[in-house]
Amino acid sequence: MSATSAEQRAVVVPDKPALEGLEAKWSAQWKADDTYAFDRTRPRAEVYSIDTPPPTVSGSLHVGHVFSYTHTDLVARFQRMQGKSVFYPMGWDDNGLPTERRVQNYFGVRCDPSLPYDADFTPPDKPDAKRQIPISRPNFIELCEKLVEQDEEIFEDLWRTLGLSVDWKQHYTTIGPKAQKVSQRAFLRNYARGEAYLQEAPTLWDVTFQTAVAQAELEAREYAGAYHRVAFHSSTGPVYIETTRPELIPSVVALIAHPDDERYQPYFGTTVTSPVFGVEIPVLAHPLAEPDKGAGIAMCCTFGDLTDVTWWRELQLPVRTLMGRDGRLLRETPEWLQSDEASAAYEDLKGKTAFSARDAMVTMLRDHGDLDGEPKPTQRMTNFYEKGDKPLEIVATRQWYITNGGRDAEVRNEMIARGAEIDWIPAHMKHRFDNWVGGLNGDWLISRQRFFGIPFPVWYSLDSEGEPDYDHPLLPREDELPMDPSTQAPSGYSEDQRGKAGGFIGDPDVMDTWATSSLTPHIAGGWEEDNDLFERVFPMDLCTHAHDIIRTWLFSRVVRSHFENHAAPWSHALISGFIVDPDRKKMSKSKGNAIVPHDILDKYGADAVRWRAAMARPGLDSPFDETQMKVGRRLAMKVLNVSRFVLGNVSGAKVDPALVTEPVDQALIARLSGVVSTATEALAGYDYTTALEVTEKFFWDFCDDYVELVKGRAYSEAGGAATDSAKSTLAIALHTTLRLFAPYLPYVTEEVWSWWQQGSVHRQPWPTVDELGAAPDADPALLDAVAAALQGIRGAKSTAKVSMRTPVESASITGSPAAIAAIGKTEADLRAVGAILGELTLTAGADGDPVVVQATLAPPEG
RNA sequence: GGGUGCAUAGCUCAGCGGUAGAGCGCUUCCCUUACAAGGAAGAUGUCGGGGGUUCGAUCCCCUCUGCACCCA
Repeated sequence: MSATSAEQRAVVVPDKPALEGLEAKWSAQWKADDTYAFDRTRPRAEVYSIDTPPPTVSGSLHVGHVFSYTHTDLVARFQRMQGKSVFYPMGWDDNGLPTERRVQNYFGVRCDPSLPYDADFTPPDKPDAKRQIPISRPNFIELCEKLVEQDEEIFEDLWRTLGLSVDWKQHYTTIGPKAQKVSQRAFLRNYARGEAYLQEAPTLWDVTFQTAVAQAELEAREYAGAYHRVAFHSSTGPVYIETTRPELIPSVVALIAHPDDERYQPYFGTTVTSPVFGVEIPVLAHPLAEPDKGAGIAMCCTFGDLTDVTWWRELQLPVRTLMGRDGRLLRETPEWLQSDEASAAYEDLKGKTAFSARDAMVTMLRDHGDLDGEPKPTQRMTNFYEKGDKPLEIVATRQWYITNGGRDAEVRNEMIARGAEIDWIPAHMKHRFDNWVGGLNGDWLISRQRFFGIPFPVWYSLDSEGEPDYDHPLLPREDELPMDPSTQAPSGYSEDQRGKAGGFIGDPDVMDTWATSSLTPHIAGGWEEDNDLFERVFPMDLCTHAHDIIRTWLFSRVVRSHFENHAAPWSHALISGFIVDPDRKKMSKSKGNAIVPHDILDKYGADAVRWRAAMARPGLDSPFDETQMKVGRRLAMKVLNVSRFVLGNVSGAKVDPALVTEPVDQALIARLSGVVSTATEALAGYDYTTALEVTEKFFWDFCDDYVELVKGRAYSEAGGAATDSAKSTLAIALHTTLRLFAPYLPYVTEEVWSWWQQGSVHRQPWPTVDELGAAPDADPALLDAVAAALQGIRGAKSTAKVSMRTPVESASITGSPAAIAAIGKTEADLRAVGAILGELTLTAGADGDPVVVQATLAPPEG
């Protein structure tokens, strides 16, 4: 449908257009009109579906998020105007540890699962984070739900202000019933196919949060430690090792050196005894031992680090668990330390944290003469949970895993093949995916020993001794979901059998939040609940987020889709860069360099912020610079002003290319036609920045040169075809430019659209070359010649330091024949804008000659 | 140590085989009835260093240096 005057309405242009208040006015209107509603009756081919990251509502958003979400919205708006039915839902990630932590601090409580529910509980008026009140798990979850509701309102408000064209009716949360059902169903299917399994194994463990942690959540950080040179004893004298963790000496199971290391070859196959405790352990060979590191021989404890785990597994060593889940050494003396000597020594270590136990151990080593020299300080890379601040321990626990290729090269290759099905923007981001998948060292650990999460839909029967049968979990049927095994009994059992011999227990763990958010296409798309919808939106067209979560969110969704749907979850992954601070450091709340989006939105307006976001190309980090916001704001202001001018004077002009008859007007339309095709092609290829740049360049030239040039003709009272041509050209240019800008500047374009057109600009068809008629055949270079002439006239006045209104007594313009011919075609316009009163001489020179203007200015008025 | 990206005007970035572009900033000027939250004009660079391919390199290849991020 091409816009005609019939769709125009009475033109109403405000006297003093302003940017202030546009966000409130139009976001309310869009909500009321359901402007961005997804039409689910359209077939898959006419749908454009988007998987957008559910923000962590208990966290805080900074400008980096705002930019990345804007990138998604630019694409969404373009696709919508291209005629697609855009499926653009928003989710909130409200499940998991971040919410728990926020609830603990906000209300001053902590969860104690052993307590009964208290229906009358109200949180304290003045929460004391240091003296948290213990409350039951149901009470705790109630508070979580209450708080996330508040947080989600604030987030929705921000996204609406930013102008995201989300269909809010499609919204979901990662803790809500929809997400529970999908997460539990997908888990049951994974289990049935053998992709999910329960295993007792050494696990990275955060002692603060007392939960297992997945590989994707690790962060290696520099951590201060010290090398302790410690003597083990053999029949031929001491063997020295160097360790940063002497407190683990009680759990040592072997000394290990490289098989080629000649220094230790005589020891292989023999035993030594540990210092202080006198435990006999073997000396073994393994290629992971590094001959040039420390003494070249290492002690293997279960477990000090991931190398220990490898050694333990490959050399079939015993487990000697020393570290408790609370980060303290066991309070009971371990059975392998039962000798008088060992048990006496262990008294000094019982129940101590790793830190205090190290001190005590060093003292004992020194007393025994087994510490050689003094500890040498060192910095080493240590694994931390990304949200934690104590180094991770490794403890053997029973956890749920999903296969992801970390233990199976064939699955790993399948994942990489899925990654290759995705169109990565920019392309090099695929390397991060491949790199991550290639470096996996274990399956995906999805269980967490926490409270506010989706429970595993699993029970275990108890035998006559009351021992759980982990090998044969009891599972619900899919039609019983969502369910909670802590309050519901499995089929064939009654609630009073819970925890009793011959009865059952529920799996106490919850799924990690990534186990749920890995299913966002399924949750949002109505998988198995509304398959009619799911088939219209899946696999999706686009996912957008910053490069930091390729290894987590992006990869985990590929894993789930691969197993469940045998497909990549989307055809395109648009990866944003970070907004870094002016020193190019990553923005983060903890560093205090994060910019709060609310402030800049208030100060510069949503359109200006979006404009700046659009200038950040995919994948490139971009330093935050406030002065750039001003540029966007100026553009938005310019759109208002030039629209006011055009519409205030050409009211009634028809948006009809057939009326464009003057050569310079046709040249403008021809140039616009080029802009439309370049912008369209760029946006179709997700290059929103180039599309904006060409549109903006056209727009400023239009304002600075064309509008000035045709002012006189457009407002000539005499009228006639030349006047109609100018008016129509102005109207067409505005009508087209507003739509080209609409994805970037949704507010100001909607405001202007409302002055003279029906409906929302955001539901208009994207401009096409066809609708511009035959004029595109004209030569746009004509405009350049005229602009050069205009620039020459202005230059003469600027050099003379006089007003632009100063009359020109006579002027002579030289240039290439083509340029002079072009200028000749618009001489009347040029005279009007340049105030050329007297003679204007046009002289054609040789091809390639630049346009040169010599002007004699009228003397200044006395 | 492995991987990826980047290095062009004071700043932020385009360009990517035919000896440089934009915006901001800067200088000077202009209240011109769309806009002073504006307009006009102007200055600014051995395109990180060194090799190579080519008639010709900011652009392609090699190498070095520096920065950032990811993984060990």
